[in-house]
Amino acid sequence: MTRPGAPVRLLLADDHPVVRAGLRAVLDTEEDFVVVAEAATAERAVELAAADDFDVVLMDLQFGPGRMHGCEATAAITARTGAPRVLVLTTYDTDADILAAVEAGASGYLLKDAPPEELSGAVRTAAAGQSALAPAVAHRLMDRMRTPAQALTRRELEVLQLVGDGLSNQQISKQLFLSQATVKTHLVHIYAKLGVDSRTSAVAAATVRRLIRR
Amino acid sequence: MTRPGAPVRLLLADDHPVVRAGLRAVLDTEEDFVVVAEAATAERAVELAAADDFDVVLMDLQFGPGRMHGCEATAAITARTGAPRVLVLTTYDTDADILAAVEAGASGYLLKDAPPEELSGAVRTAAAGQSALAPAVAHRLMDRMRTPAQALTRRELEVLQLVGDGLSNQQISKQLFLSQATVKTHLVHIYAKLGVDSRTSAVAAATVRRLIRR
DNA sequence: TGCCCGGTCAATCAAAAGATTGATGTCGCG
DNA sequence: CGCGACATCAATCTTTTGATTGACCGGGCA
Repeated sequence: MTRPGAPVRLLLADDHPVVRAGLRAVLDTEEDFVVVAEAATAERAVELAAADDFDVVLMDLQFGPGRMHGCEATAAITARTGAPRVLVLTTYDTDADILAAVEAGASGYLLKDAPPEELSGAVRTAAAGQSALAPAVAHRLMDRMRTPAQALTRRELEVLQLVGDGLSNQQISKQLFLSQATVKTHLVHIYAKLGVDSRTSAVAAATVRRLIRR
Repeated sequence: MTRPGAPVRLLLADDHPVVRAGLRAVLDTEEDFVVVAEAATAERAVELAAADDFDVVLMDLQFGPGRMHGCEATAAITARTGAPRVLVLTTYDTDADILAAVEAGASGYLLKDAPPEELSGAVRTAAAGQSALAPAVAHRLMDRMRTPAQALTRRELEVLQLVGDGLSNQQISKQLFLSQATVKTHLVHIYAKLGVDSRTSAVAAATVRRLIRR
């Protein structure tokens, strides 16, 4: 993908101008990197990635409320043949985010608090066609492998969503035509899978993992 | 505070190297600004602000788990006589954060997704001894003034934030060094102001109105 | 000075939520 | 067919939460 001697062509996708300037400052000073373009939205990143020829895309995940998510953009970009490598660069390292990014075809997952050397190292790794995970992220993935995936069932997510909307067990049971006992049973399972012990902490955990709509 | 002709001396306080580089890139290119130092922690920012002579400090709020919060640092810095102006620069614009920052003595509150011009403009405003609020932030404060009925107090927002984080009354009381009775009292007031009757629905309402950080 | 508001705390009762155990029916799969 | 996963419901008990009432203190303000 990258010819030796030719610089690595980069696309920066982040909604924060300051962060883009920082990435440019950090990466453009490397002799073998050249920042070709910036995108302030995920949609724009997809456009640019299709129109121009990049080696690596640095992709944020959050692009403000109502905007396309970085994961969708990553999937859209990597779906094409001869697509650039996508390095996800975000603030948070939640399981759901990491898995979603990897599933979407990301070549790496970095945290924004990473030191510049780690950043440029990861870009080189990705440009060479290999995977680049931040140490902290790799650690989380290992953790997850050890503990078997606890996916919530459709019904459980349905109940959890209503809990997040602020409904009581009583209200949920009416809404879903269930008994309160059943709602409680679902909640017990949800708490176990999320590793929490109350509805509010379940909502907090689910929010962080983006299991429910807010 | 600032002599005409002399450059504005800046201190950048943010735990993300990339963001610091971005701020430096954006601000250092302005002729009348000079970035004198950077701090990767709030503690370090307080030290530097006391030791050296700055005009404006750009202060992040979140410095990673377990670290001093930007608000504390802001209070510590502005408490001294002849202290520099502190501009809070953060990702979120929740009521609780804004109020806490202003109360801590911040001269302004900016969002990280602000365009560079807004950033440098705010720095100049702060250096001139005036207040600088991002338009989005100012709008929130206006909203809050207009509808005093549902205005939560600073303490109530603090409690509500912890509720949203999934903490029990017991945990909240320990965290804030209160009795559970006091936490309950605050909750009663919060429920009344938000027009709800349970913690989860309070969190749902607060999320919609962006009263708390999620 | 007196008053209100914000923050603090206590005691009590009622309601909701959580923990535990156990049971039934359906469905897909080897 | 038997087995496991999912969904449903019941009964019981403990813990947490919410409702209500009342009280104290400090600061700001008329």
